[in-house]
Amino acid sequence: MPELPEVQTVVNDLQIITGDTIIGFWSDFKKAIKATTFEKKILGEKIKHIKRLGKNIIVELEHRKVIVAHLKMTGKLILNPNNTLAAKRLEDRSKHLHHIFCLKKHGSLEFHDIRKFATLDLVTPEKIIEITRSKGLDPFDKNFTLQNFTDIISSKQDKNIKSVLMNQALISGIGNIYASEIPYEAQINPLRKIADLSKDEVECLYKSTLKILTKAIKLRGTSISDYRDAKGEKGGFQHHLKVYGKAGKKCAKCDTIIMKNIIEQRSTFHCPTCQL
DNA sequence: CGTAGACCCTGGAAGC
DNA sequence: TGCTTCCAGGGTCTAC
Repeated sequence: MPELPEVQTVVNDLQIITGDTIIGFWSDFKKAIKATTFEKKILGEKIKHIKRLGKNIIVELEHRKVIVAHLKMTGKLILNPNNTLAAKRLEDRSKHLHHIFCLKKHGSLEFHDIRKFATLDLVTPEKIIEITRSKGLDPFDKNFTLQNFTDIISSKQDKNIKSVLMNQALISGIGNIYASEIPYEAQINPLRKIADLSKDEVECLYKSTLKILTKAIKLRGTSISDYRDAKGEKGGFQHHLKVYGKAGKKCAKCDTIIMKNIIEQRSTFHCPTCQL
């Protein structure tokens, strides 16, 4: 599932279409598109800038128009050098290909989504500022310092580490996979309350957050099942997962059986020996 | 205000 | 083999 490293990888891959123009659009699942008359508004618009905002993909167009895409669980944005809007190709398209942006120079930008949770929207620059304000601090923002990280998590003393790391209003971009992997790296039990952490442990969690996310970006994300980058290829971090999805298996470090707990309806994994 | 739970969806795995 | 049930899960919305 696309989290910060996966979305960043896609955004990096998409930089090539900056400066291109949207000349066509097709969709067979309009329910995913929040804006009205989306197609009409984006046709003929030039792509000025593409960036990540939390787990959102932001595509700035001309004329104060901004596309916001969220991949949710199984969304994929894939660049196809061919124009898949051509009628014949469209007929034998993939079952899960739901939206296509036809570009002037770079073929098509295809939006695939198996579970149909992903969304598309068209908003104003002001709305982007509003969304930015509603999101927590991004781990790769210059303001993501140890002091700010400490202040942020300290606001939720009675919450456990895992749910705080995953809370988008506090820290932006961490999802269920990395919210298990980061505490493992820090060797801290994800079920522990924030109030219970020592200053050193908070620092360790801070460093582990940056270390794990940086490594995951370097390896172009985690492909457990459906995630693919904009070239349609898998990432590499799934080979480096230590606890996520490994309940019942042995910890690579100590052979203890990895445990699974449900925290706020989400699976959470940890090694009861390594993570105290 | 905070939070628990339902909901949106499909494919794959597990159970029978 | 083939059917049914369960599970995965980010974000939004509703109910308490």
